[in-house]
Amino acid sequence: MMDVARLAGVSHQTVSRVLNEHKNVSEQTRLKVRAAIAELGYRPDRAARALVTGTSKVIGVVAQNSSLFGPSSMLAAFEEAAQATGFAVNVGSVRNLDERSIAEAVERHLDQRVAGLVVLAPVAGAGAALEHLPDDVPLVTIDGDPERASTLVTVDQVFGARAATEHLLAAGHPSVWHISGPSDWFDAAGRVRGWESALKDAGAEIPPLLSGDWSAASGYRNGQLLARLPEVTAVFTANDNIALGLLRALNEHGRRVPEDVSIVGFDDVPEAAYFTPPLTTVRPDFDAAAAASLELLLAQIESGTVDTSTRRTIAPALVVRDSVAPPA
Amino acid sequence: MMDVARLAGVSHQTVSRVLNEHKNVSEQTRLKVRAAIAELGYRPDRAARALVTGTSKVIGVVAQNSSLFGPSSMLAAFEEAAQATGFAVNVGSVRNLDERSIAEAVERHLDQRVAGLVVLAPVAGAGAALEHLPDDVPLVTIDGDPERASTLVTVDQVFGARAATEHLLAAGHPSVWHISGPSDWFDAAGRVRGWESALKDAGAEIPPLLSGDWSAASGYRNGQLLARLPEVTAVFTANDNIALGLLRALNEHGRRVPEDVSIVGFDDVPEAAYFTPPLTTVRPDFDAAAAASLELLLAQIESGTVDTSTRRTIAPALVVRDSVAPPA
DNA sequence: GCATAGAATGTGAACGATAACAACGTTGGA
DNA sequence: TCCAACGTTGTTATCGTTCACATTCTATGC
Repeated sequence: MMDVARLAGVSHQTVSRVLNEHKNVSEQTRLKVRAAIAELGYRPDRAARALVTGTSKVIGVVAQNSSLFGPSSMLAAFEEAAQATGFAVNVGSVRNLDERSIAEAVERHLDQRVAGLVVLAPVAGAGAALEHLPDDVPLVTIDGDPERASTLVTVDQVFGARAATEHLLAAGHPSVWHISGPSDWFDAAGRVRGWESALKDAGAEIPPLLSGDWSAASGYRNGQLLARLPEVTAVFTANDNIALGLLRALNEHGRRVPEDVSIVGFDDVPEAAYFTPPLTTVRPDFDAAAAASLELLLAQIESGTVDTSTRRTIAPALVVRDSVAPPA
Repeated sequence: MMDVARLAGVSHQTVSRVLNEHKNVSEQTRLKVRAAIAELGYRPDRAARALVTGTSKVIGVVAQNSSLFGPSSMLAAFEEAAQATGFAVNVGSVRNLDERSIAEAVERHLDQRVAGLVVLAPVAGAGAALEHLPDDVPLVTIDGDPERASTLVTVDQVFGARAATEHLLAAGHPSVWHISGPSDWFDAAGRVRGWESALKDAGAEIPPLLSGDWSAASGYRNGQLLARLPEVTAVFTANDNIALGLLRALNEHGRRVPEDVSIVGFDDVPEAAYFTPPLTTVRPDFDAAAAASLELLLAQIESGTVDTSTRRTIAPALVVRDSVAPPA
């Protein structure tokens, strides 16, 4: 920086002003400094800046290191959005979403003096790790515990599940079965609630809940049961993978989809359109959720205040394909 | 740090020594200092350390912001491995793997003074962005250009494709068709080479190459063609998603798998076991590749030298399920 | 008993930026 | 004409570490 100042014939402070786009720098010197910067190939040292300002243009993200479609899409969308605003994203991935792992990941981020923190904490128990956070660090939770007081962005699971269930009822099915996700996931719980409430509102019977774990394997297992029950004509699965396993089980038992059994999934994975048959499903808008999260986080970072109450909910949309038909 | 020193009754330099586990600190003072650190809840400032040492415990990763199974699994595996060694991972994701985007992402990382760089550059043209790198930054390329001189870790695509093709030939099929990935991906090109060489070595005829783009959609499109050709009895697809689309197309045309047509995929996505029928496929070992990459990178970081020639190849394994049978 | 090596600790400078304040020059109004 | 205000630039201190070097103390060998 001193070299740049010398070359441009100004003081280092003036160079700093140009760098930070301060006002009160004459156009003439600004140009001289920029020329010197270019000539020397100078680039500012972020560490030094972080040291004196006490903050950095880095956002820390805590997320589970999984290949589940929802969380990983969310993460990708957030990274992209953050990058567009000039913030770097530091991902501290954890293997399990238990309290200790999350607390450790948060510690690592605080060590790095991140400007703000985003936690993708879709399971119960994860939120406790955020209780003892220093109270001056901006935080946004995505898909976190709705009961806990914090800035929160969630996909509206209940709404999406209602849409799926109502779509099946509207096709003429007397009732709709459900294979859920893991019970400690808020997403899964919300989808169960939406399914139940849609059935209740329609005056339909509520069949027993079958529980899965997001995997195709769990869809297959539950499918082997469902395939033998002739009264099952419509199933809403907690995600598309479960639907895939269910499709295989029904196929093996000679029950055709959608002629004998109708199915609606959740997530709209890219392959859903190429299941046999193409799957009707619910598509969450990850980009919108990422944008909302970033907006709430930046608002805190810029204002220097910490917000613990704003909620933002993103409504998913039903994508109709060929896996739903009226009952025989 | 001064506060800790005062409380422990030592100098700030001694605190620094304890922190960095220097020798020549007596057990007694070490304990005093540790106690003071704990009591004050002190944590060292990474920015200050980075400023004076000129490096940080952060590894920069450049990767495409996609949900493709291969790259994203690779990324997840690498993050986990890096974390275990105390390095933070900073992901600079790019939307497209063109030269300019990659160069920008690399610039961002250099700004942050990363200790080393990992580039997941599976497509042709991406490597050019790394030509003008400052020559003192440790670099490992994953799935990059085999022609370009640099430290490189790759999954052995040729080997995997040979295994898949040979498995189909061994089942008695006179020849094997192939739906490839995008031609500018090294992975795709390697799989094509492996397929061709296996056919050639077996003295089998080499059918025309069909080209896809990793998506189920492209598998479906090509499948509509293949389904009408009675001589097609065996297909090796460049990945599992393509196989899924192909399955749907064959199904729609009344051709059964594996009775009429046998299929082998690549990737072993978690759902492959629940396709209808369960898919025989090739599984790359992402953890091994990640571990190898990290090892090569750390070797450079620790030694302070830059390596541009080491190659490491990871052999994938065939996973046999139910999508292959002898021809009718 | 004394020089000496080496272990344990302390002192001051340095890393590269920004913040706070001072100083200078120019403009405009009384 | 003079002073106030403001726009522009420079000077110095500071952030929290590590590095290089200085110092003190203890043990060892002759």
